[in-house]
Parts: sequence; C-alpha cells; structure tokens
Amino acid sequence: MKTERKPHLIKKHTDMKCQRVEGSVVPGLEEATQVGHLLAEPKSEHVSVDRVLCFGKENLEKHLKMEDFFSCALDYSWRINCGGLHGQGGDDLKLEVLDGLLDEVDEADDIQAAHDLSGACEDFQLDIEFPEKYSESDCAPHEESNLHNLTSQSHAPGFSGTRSSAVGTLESSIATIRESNSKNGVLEKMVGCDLHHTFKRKFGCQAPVTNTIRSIIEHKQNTTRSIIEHKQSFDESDDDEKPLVSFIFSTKSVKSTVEVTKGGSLLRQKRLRKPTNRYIEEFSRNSTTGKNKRLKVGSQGELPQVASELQRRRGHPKKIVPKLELESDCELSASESEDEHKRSKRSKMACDRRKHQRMWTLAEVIKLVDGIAQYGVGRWTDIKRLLFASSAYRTPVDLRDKWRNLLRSSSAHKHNRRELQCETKPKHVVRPLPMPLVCRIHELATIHPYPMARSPKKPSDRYVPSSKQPRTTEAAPSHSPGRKLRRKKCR
DNA sequence: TTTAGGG
DNA sequence: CCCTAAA
Repeated sequence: MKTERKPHLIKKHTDMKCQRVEGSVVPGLEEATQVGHLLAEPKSEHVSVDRVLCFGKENLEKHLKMEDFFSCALDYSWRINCGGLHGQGGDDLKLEVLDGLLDEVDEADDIQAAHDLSGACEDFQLDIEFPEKYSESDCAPHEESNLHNLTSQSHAPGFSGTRSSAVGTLESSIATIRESNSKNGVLEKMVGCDLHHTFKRKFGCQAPVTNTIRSIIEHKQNTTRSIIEHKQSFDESDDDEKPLVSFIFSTKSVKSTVEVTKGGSLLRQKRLRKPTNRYIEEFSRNSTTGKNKRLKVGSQGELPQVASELQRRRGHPKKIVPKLELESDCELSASESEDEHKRSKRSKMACDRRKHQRMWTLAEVIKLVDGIAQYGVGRWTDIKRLLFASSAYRTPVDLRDKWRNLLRSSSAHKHNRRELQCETKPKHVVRPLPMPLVCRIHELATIHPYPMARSPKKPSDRYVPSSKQPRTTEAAPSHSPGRKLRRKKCR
C-alpha cells in the first residue's frame, strides 16, 4: 500500500498537533484546540479510529492540509460556543450523541444489532446531522475529499450520503475512539478531557456527568472486546481479519489497521447501533410536538410512533440508572423535548420503562393543572390522553402522583408564606412554583378536593370539607363527583 | 384497566 | 416513582 508514506505522515501530524497546542494562546480556542488534538492524536499514533478520522491518510495524499481541517474544527467549536448551532440544539446534539454512545456500547452485544448496523448507523448520522450551511460554507473546499474518503472507507451508506456527516462524525467518533482504543490510556484521557471541557462549557457544572460517563465507559470497555469476538465469530467469511483485529486491540500499531478498517469489519463493530429506545421515543415526541429540532430525514422516520406507544407501558423491573440530568425547568415551550436526558438502558430484551425520575417541567405542570381544571381530578387517563398524548412517558398514574405532590407543595407553599413570611428565606426552595400557579392549584384543590387532601395528613388550609361540589367556575365539574371519594371511606 | 393510596 | 389493592 502506501505505507511508505506513513512515517512522513506521522511526523507531519505530530508537528501539526504540537503547533496547534502551542498555538492555543487564545483562551477561546482552547476547546477547539482540543478538538484538533483529538483528531490528530489517533492519526499520529496510527490507531485506526474511524472513517472520518482516518481520512487524513488519503486526504493528505490529496494535499489536503490538516490545517484546514483544524480550522473546520475551530470554526465548529466556535459556532457551538457562540450558540450558533441551533442554540440549544448544539447541546442536544452533544448529549444525544453522548447518550447514544453509551447505549451503543451497551447494546452492542446484541449480535443482531451488528447487522442492523449500517441502517441504524445511517439514521444515527442523520440524527446528529449538522446544519447544512456549515458543511457547505466551511468545509466546502474539502467537500470532495471528504466525500471520497467517506465513500471509500465506509461501508455504511449513510456516511457517504451527506456531506455534513463528516462533521457529525466528528462528534460520534468520540465513541469510536473509546471503543477501539481500550488500551490507549492517553487517548482515553484526552477524550474524557475533551468531553469534560465541552460539557463544562455548555452546562457550567457538569463535571460529575462526564465523570460518570467516563466511568461507565471504562466499565464497559471490557465488554467491547468480547463484543468484537462475538462479531468475529459471526463473520466467518472474514477469517483473516480476526488476527488483525486482535492485533489492533493488543497493540497500538498501525499500518494494517487502516486496511482492516477499510475491510469494514472493524467499522461494523464500532458503529454497532440500532436505534435506541431513547432515539425512538424522542423522535416520536418531536414529531408529535411539532417542534423538531433536527430534521429527521431518515428513511424509517415513522416507525417510532407505534413503537413508543408499545413500550411505554410500565411493568418492568427496574434496572437502569438515570444518567444525565439536565433540566431546564423554566422554559415553557421548549421543556417538553428538552427534559430528555435521563435514560435507562441495559435491558437484554423487552423494553424498560426507563422512567426513573423524569423531572416535571413547568410546562408540564401547567398542562396538568389545565387538564385537571378541565376534566376534574381523577380523570387521569383522560387528561393523559388529551393533554399528554405527546409525551409517551407520564402515565396517568404519574399525573396523579404529580398532582398529589402539587397539592402538597402548594399547601406547603401557603404555610410557608404564612409562617415564614417574615423569615429571611425558606431554606432552599427547590423548585419554586410560580405563585399564580400555586394559587391555581389551590383553587383547583378546593374545587376538586382530592380525596387525600382531606385526610388528616394534610388538613389542607382552611376549607375543604363538605362541599366537594364544584362551585361553578371553569369548564367541567362534569364527571360524576361520586367517583372521586368513592373509596376513601372503605379503608 | 383505571384509580386510590401507601411506601 | 413504584407497587398493590380495590373497583
């Protein structure tokens, strides 16, 4: 092959890397530099990382300068820092990708998944697709090269399909790096670093998150290898690749690596990914909410609608751990699709209701209160069906629970206001409910007394008793009142 | 299957 | 949020 050029390339890359690092005088470029670093490192060590990351090999032969690519990365980072990428969307993308990575590693042991790979991969790529303008305006000069490399090195059609995927892979390749370099501690660190910085920049204080993620990934690295063995035994036709793959993982060496990658076996292993539950669910929400952040061009766009409905029923053992918790609580409109960051995983089969604490956004609360005002307390399924149809999570029971909590907190609110009126500050007000909302809740509570509200536990504030009959107002007493207190006394 | 209530 | 009993 063209291996004789390798030494040359190594040197070149290394030099550039150094240049870049040294050149990062401007604080703002720090992150960008790391991106560049991240990209450069695998190449300089000749660890086969990913299609796109590897494109340097051929691109260089085409006299494409890494410098240019770095500037792409720089610009990319700059845009993110400036909120240029869809504003929140940028964050979403990162999280999405990151979460996806974990899922990917997690679910990779499903052999079947390995063969869904290319398809899933494609969607995944599309999902994290970056604004077209970016790839066109900034990477235009390299467009051809990128395309070439993508097509020549990737067996997944999705990668050659979109130019912007070159940038998208920049993100997703982080996963690949992790997976394919289980032994590369340095790289690992770097990636972690990069993630850390990125998150810190985005969310101010997300260090724990990245740490968690990192540890999770580390835990899973062992698994990765066995996954690969799995895969190998499955691909019987690729016999001669096995040694190579093993070789890659046992050493950091090189030359053959690229060839293996081209062979496609490694690619498939790395990119293992069937659409995660999260992906499915999120898609369904986005499409129903009508506020898609990313356009799904994916071929299988509609599938999730049904799937999410199927899997939202509960009744699953709990596994899972909430992973990320980024709750932007104050946004009414955006919150719906935003609070999408904790997910469960790891269920060999069957779906899990990966709920486990999904924070209620203010918007949701308001919606719930509206619903209660409309349909009355106790019609949880109705409310769910009519107002929360778009959110697959939030079962009627959840609504009820939330209402219960709202009652409690709202009453506490009042109490606090009375008792602590003069007091300095009410400790740590966790999620300060907006006053109007509290009032509304209160009103509703008196109109539709929730059975529990009358229990000694919560004497409510003044007034509750007797008149459960709604005194006019609002839309709907409608439902038979008997339904509500029906069982209270039986116990 | 839905709701209430307790944990 | 989860579970269970009651309806």
